[in-house]
Amino acid sequence: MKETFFVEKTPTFDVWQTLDCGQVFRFKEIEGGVRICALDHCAKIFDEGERYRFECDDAEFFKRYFDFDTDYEAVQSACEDGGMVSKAIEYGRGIHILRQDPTEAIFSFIVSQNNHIPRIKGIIERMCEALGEDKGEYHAFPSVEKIAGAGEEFFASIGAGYRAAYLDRVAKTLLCEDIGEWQKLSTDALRSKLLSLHGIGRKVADCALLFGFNRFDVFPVDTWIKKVFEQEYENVPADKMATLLIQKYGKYSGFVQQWLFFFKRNEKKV
DNA sequence: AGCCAGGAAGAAT
DNA sequence: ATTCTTCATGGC
Repeated sequence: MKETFFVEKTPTFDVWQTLDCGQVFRFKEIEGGVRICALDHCAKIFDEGERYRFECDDAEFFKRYFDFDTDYEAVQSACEDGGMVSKAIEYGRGIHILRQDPTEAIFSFIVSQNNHIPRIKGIIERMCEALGEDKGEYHAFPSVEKIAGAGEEFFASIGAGYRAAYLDRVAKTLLCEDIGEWQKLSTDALRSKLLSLHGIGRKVADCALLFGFNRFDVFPVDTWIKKVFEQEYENVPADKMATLLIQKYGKYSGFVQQWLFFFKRNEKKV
């Protein structure tokens, strides 16, 4: 925690919205702020009223991670529809899409399938605790080698349920793959790669594409998005719905998905 | 094409 | 104290 930097508060950046919109699981409240771990880095973020104070081990890492280079005002303007999307933008205007590590995103979203966010956080925390490098105050996200070596039984023992077999099998497959090379592929080619992994379907593939590879021409369709569009797309299967929504929202589909997900999931709160 | 088990914990009743 | 829901997928 040697480096400190400040980020001015703007209408298009809110730390709580960014962390709590379901894209990331390794954060927790601490006294006066929040602690977020990503790959093998960790930051504590404090609200100072006019600005946020970031205390971290690598300022450059977190400046990139929080995606401060994207012009969210421009993206939001381009997505306004005067209707449902505009309402969702108004509610989640401060969301940034984090630039997560591809491997961490792949395993995190395997854990996320048909699961509650509080439980997802617990499983991933226990994974890091047991398999990730000890960094003192926290544990790093485990390497593919560590995950591949843990064994299916380990993942079952930390409460992963039937996802234990997926985690084990995907890790063993990825040992023979160079994920860095995957970055060069088109979104469709990359999705095909992800879908070839046992335990990754369209939903998890699109989450990995959006959060781990920063492809915005994807639209993960989960139970909340289904609720948003159940009248408009009656009896349309989730995979087909995803394809139709990408056609509808184009290159900013991923942003629209995040705003709608966050808006719908919090509908009953506040 | 459509159904269902896989696991467990928060939320709802 | 039960039952329902949850950022789904693979097998049949």
